Amino acid sequence: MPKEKIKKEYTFFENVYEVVKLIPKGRVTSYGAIARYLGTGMSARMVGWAMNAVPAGTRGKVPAHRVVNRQGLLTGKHHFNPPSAMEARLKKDGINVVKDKIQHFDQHFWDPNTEL
DNA sequence: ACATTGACGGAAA
DNA sequence: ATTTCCGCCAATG
Repeated sequence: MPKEKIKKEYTFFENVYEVVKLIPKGRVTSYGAIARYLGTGMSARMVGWAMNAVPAGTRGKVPAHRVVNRQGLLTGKHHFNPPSAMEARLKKDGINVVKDKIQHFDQHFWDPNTEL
């Protein structure tokens, strides 16, 4: 646990977490979608970084497994506890995943700009 | 302070 | 259609 120093308000990360938490069950979104939703000079990369920087304790609350890249590919599965947990959770949500790829991605896609 | 990398995305070739 | 490059900002070495 690194010494947490309140440097700034991390609006960036907080926003990301909030949006991710708001993802309905059985739905997924992309980093770019979140980035656009936040609107600022935020790039999809930062969203990914935000996930990596998820504060301890928030991990169980932020369903990061529902956030995938635009291709619907589970790019961040290697960052999971067991990497296989990602698709396992997605399947648990009713999303079928084959080879780290979400099936019917467009169907499960949840865009905060459109649906939120 | 400089260089490299990173859970991405979109434009260009 | 695919491959390559650039940008976005922050963190790390």
